[in-house]
Amino acid sequence: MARSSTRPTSRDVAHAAGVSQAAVSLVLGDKWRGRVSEATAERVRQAARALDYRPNLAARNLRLGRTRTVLLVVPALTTEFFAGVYTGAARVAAQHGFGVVLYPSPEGIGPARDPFASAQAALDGVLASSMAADALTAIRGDRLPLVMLDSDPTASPGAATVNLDIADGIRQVADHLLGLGHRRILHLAADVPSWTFEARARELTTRLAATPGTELSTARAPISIDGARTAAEAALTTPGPCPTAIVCDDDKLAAGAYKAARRLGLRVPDDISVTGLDDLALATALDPELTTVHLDAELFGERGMHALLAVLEGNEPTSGDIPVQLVLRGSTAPPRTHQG
Amino acid sequence: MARSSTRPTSRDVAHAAGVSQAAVSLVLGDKWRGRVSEATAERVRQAARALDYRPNLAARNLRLGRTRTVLLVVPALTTEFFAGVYTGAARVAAQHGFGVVLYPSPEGIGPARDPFASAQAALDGVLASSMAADALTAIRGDRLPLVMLDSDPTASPGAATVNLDIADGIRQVADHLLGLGHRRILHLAADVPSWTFEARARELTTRLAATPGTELSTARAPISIDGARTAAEAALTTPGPCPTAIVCDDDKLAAGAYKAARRLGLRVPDDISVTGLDDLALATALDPELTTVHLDAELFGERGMHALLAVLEGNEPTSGDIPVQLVLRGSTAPPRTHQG
DNA sequence: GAGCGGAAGTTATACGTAACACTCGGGGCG
DNA sequence: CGCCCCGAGTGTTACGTATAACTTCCGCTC
Repeated sequence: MARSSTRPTSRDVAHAAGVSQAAVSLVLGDKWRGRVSEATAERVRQAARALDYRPNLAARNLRLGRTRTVLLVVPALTTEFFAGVYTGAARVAAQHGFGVVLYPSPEGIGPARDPFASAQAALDGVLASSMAADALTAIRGDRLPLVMLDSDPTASPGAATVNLDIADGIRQVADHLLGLGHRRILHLAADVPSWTFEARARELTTRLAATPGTELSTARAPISIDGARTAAEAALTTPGPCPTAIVCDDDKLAAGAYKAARRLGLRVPDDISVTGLDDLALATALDPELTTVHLDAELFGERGMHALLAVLEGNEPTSGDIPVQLVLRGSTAPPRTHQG
Repeated sequence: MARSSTRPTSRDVAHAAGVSQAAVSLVLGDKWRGRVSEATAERVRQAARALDYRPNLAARNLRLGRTRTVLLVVPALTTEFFAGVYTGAARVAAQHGFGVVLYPSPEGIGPARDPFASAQAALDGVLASSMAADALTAIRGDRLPLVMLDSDPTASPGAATVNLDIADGIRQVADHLLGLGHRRILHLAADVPSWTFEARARELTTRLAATPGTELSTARAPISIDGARTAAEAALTTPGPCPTAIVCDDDKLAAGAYKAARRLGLRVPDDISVTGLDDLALATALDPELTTVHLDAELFGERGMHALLAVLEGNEPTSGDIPVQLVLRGSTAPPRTHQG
């Protein structure tokens, strides 16, 4: 009789089924075709079920030298966006029998800045979103397979990269506003040192530069509604002609821009157009609803995880940016005729 | 010379330092006072650093029979609220050398409905938020220590429970609205079978019943802005006197209520007051800003993790609900005098 | 000078699993 | 008739760690 105080092991199952532990391992590991008879296999399965046997993961991981667990590193988990990324990544991982451990980046989690101290689990690989450089180097210290999300492809030579085609999203925004007739545009930029935000600024600048007679100004704000409101209010009250449209790096910043406009007595979109980027729930909660760039966060997470799993199997990850789509809602309109 | 192809083990460190593997384990495990000389200990530390040795977590977990990893089960990770819970829980866990694996509830993750299949990691305990009953029973199947978040204390006899005092929040909302003079109130309720939502309805009902002359109606909606808008619009256009205030189970529902009011030509708060619950970023993005009940999600996660760690150490978890606070903003005002 | 206790280690073992190497009997085939 | 192969298993080992049990040496006390 097996000791009931502790969890049953494969040896307990073997004893109950009258076979050796090795046979149990073969049957439960589905490696028994041609090695164990169907009758014996069934006896083993019955015994396992009767004892409610669950393999000891730690022992299996030690034996196999891999853990079927990967780490997902994301910036502090404040928005729905990364919740979506996680959901997509975890779904794909689960389909392949992998688990996902989350590490929201350095700020605010643990005393140890090392992701691997925080994630106690033994890991097979890492999926890392754009993040602080120190966490990145800590990760590279280990030799784990790494796939980067939303990062400068040229900056991580060793690692595969999966990106949203945000540059194209910015192009769509710029073309939309230019098409409506806007020429004086304010870029409300995230005050975060990250490749993805720098890329947005770069793309917007070059796109607007291609159309003569445009003026681009920039205001920087932390990614919070009130921070954005303050920055936008300051930018809109500087001397000189007022911009007719605000391009925001992010939907949260756009919400701040709405509040700034409201305080200044400007109406969206009649007096000023506003665009966002992300398409969070926030975007449709605003009045008027926000014209923004829809990012498919779950698809992003799925693609990232597929790439990582490919790397883990020694294959080449498929590349190619994920398309994004401008969603026209009520926050953009032609500018008022300013001199006619 | 150690093989450079594979990660160094404690034996490699021992060899490099000229000691036994046991000595390495003692030194690195900080159990060497009086067992190893300071000079030898330093030699071991040097060797470990030189080889960039990291202990094999799987082996340690197997040896020790515990993993310093716990599972956090949350409803599908769609809101900032559970991001906050995770952040708080992970912070406390990290401070105690624990890691946290996330399992967002059944919908949408994996083919296996079993949380333990998805979370590949071997676990020491579970912190589980209110969730679908099937996931719950799967968890109880294992004999892991369990702490419940935001759940019926009487329903899980074996497990400790950590709750936000949402009933008090609802009381504060009800008293605020009654104090303003509202008597016809619509409850926009989440259409989700969960203890926490049922408790809200119960509390609101009893609180209003204590004041004569009040009328409470209820509309149910899925937790999404558009779902809430539809439900609220239907409720507000039913024949009979229109409610003067809407109590929403959740800020997202409140955003839907705003949209419904706007479509019907009702102004918030002049024509109708609206309250939420959660205090998400959304609450201050709305115009007017939402009067809502502030929940401290991170504190909630911290308390939950503290309770679980206490259970794991064989101590009694501290109990007591976490206080919540009504935040007055611009979405509530006295009703228009309806018959004067 | 015998004995004892403590410092400074070492040796050996177990944790639970997966898989390699082996055994044993029977049947097909040359 | 001898050989080989195949089905159906079993015995054994190793993964890397933590720790209990043991050894050795030395200084002290009685």
